[in-house]
Amino acid sequence: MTSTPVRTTRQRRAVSAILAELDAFASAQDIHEKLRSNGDAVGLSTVYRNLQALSDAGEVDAIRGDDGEVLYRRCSSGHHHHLVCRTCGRTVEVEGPTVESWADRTAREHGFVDVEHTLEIFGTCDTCAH
Amino acid sequence: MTSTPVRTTRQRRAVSAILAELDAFASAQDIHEKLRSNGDAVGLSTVYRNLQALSDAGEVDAIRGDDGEVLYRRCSSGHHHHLVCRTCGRTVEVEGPTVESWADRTAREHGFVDVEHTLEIFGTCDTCAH
DNA sequence: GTGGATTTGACAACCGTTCCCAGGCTTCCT
DNA sequence: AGGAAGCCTGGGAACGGTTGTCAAATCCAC
Ligand SMILES: [Zn+2]
Ligand SMILES: [Zn+2]
Ligand SMILES: [Zn+2]
Ligand SMILES: [Zn+2]
Repeated sequence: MTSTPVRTTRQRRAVSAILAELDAFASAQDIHEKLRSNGDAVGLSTVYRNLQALSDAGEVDAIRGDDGEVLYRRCSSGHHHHLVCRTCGRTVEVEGPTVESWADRTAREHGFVDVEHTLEIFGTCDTCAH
Repeated sequence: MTSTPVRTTRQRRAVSAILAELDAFASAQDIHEKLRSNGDAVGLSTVYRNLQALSDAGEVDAIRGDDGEVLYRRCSSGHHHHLVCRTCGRTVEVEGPTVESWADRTAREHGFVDVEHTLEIFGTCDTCAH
């Protein structure tokens, strides 16, 4: 089995750095723009590639926004879901053992196997609701 | 307030008819193709428009597939979620009062208001798992 | 049947994302 | 340090789903 060679380039570090200091979900283009305005210019293709790599490696979560664009966020490692403010983007990671078992049980009752699920909660946070 | 005039055209009826006899979620292009092979030719733009109208009217559910394309399905009217076979597309509507209250409670505990959520379960159905 | 607003459909435009590939940069070996 | 190997980058072209455009067709109320 071949090992997976990974080089630590300036660009890769820059993308990770942005993600580290970001609380909300952001699109590839958002991140590309932030990098640019930080002076750390990185090609758009490279941003896409690195975000996907990070996502594949499980280092960031990826969800799809209403308009269909993919949004990324550095998250804790375990299985969890998100409570997202639809105004400011502030995001809280939440866990719900009850939901997990309900989803598995429901799927099993209907004869489904190899089950996964997606669950996101959207609302307006107290700050934005003033 | 202006009323919303709606004309029952051949095309609109054809799209609704396809949705009525379809169990699985299907994309606009899937439906366009089915209509075409049924002999009921309908322009692609028209299919998109009518699906969106039906979705806005709450007559069909719309979810987003893994690759980002929007999938439509005629569903029952109340709030529910879906258990979808990722191989054949067979879909079961499921309800989970437990989940509903958990989502609302969790959001409230974090100070969020005006809350919505999305939840879909994907797996392999017994037929496809043979 | 006629008038007039709604709807259609072919095509262009859009937008996020992926592909391509020549040149650059990390790594590793000596 | 010097150099070879090949992963990585980036600019632009290509892609696929979706939306916009607008003249022509259609539906419906009168
Ligand atoms: Zn907020
Ligand atoms: Zn879960
Ligand atoms: Zn199946
Ligand atoms: Zn629900």
